Amino acid sequence: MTISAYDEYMPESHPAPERFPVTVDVVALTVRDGELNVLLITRLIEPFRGKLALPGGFVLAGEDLLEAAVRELAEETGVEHLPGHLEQLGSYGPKGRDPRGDVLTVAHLLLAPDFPVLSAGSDAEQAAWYPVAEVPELAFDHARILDDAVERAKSKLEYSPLGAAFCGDEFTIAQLRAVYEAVWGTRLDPRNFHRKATGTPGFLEEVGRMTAGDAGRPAALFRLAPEARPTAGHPTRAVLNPPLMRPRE
Amino acid sequence: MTISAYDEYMPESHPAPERFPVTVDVVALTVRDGELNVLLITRLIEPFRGKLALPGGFVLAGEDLLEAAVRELAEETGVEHLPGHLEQLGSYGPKGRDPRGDVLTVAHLLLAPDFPVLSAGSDAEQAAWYPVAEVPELAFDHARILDDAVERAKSKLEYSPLGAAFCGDEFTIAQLRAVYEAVWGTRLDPRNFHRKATGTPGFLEEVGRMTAGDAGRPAALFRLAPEARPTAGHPTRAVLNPPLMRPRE
DNA sequence: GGCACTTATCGTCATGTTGACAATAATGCT
DNA sequence: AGCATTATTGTCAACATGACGATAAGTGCC
Repeated sequence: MTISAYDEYMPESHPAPERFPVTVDVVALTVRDGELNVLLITRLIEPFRGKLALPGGFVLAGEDLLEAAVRELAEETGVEHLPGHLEQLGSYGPKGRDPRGDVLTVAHLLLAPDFPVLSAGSDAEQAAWYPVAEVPELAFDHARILDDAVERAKSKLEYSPLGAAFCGDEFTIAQLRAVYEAVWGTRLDPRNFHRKATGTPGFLEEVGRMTAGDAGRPAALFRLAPEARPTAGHPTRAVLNPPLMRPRE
Repeated sequence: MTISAYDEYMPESHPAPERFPVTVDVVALTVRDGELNVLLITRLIEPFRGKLALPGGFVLAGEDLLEAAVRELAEETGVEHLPGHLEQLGSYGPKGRDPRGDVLTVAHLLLAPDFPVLSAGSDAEQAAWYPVAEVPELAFDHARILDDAVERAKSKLEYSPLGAAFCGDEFTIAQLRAVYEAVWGTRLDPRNFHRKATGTPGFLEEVGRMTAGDAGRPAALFRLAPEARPTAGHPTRAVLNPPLMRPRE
């Protein structure tokens, strides 16, 4: 690692700045069986050995935050190319959130279709999906981070086309609606949802094909409209207008 | 400073984690003369000496992020108790944003009524308000952070009662409208805005008194409704429902 | 005081959006 | 064929929004 060139620049009167270990944590959310799930690992080392925690780890020299988040998630799930949408959630700390000392963590949010995680019987940390509604106590301040992440996910569905990040490339309106219902924890009228989803400009695009084999009438397949798709450079900043507001009691 | 107890906990196989200098930057926004303004300082030291930059500085040991942001802002403006609403914006880096090496910065957003900054002729860094529309080149990646902050402010006005953070405790509908117009950069119909602002449940509360002395008919004074006011513990998470959407061309 | 000017506030109307729910369409199952 | 199941289209009333007319209540000027 570099011993940094700070002191060459800093006037004598300025002490060298404090340095902190920086971690990235990822709240990976998906929808399974109509329920919102979160990816958690079982800690194999102290502190909080045996407790569940968000996947994550230290940022390495020369890494950016998103890079580090992707790397950690890949390492701990054994998944090469992460599906879904990853964005920064917010930073926590550094004071008093780790018994070992001050650690700053930058939490991230992944909205993804259900994907299988490596269930290696190895000594690696075991990652698995857990229904958000039944998550037991978590290590560190991860319960708070999870709360914030779920709240963010809820509001993302209102104002952005990112509900589709939970689905694959092509999906039916009913599948998309199931996402909204799971994340918001409410029931939505299929007819009104259909009207809204298909009627919002810049949101969906009909593929032209239909599903087959299920019970009931086949459904038309949709994908994200081009304007709503993430581009190579930046993640999608596309906005749903008008928004698809969740019912408030 | 503490030399941290990491190594006592980490198994031999794990190297000590990388440590990074962490700064907080603050994008302080206000409305002056109907224009959105941002607080900038003129750098007195390298790198970027003489350039404008966001106020900010290193996080100290034992500090939390918001604390550090408040401290830095107070130091650089000479203002004791900051008015307005402060929240975290997001983190940037650590790679390649500071010529001295990797520095992680956690940007913050302050929405505040216009307040005077210390215009000391001292050798301290000179802080002053600048219209956002005319901000010249900024140091580091601060232009990007400012962009993100303005975008965040715009959307905050849509979905939260935080437009009022730009006003004092009591304000008229016209003053509030001026905030929306300045932040969004649009003109709003006074009659429709009045209807919307006063008609949105949980947003405003009539004080009972009127303004006097201005030109034109006196206006009723309003303040934030109790549900929309920040409480001691947490900052306001209150939401405007229905939202007050900005016009999309 | 009377008048012009200014800003605040209330109303009206056509249009668009939403929630509730009826009706119809297109499958699989028996 | 008839039934169960899911998808999709419609209808209708309540509500929200944009455009804009009309009125209210001050200040400043003569």
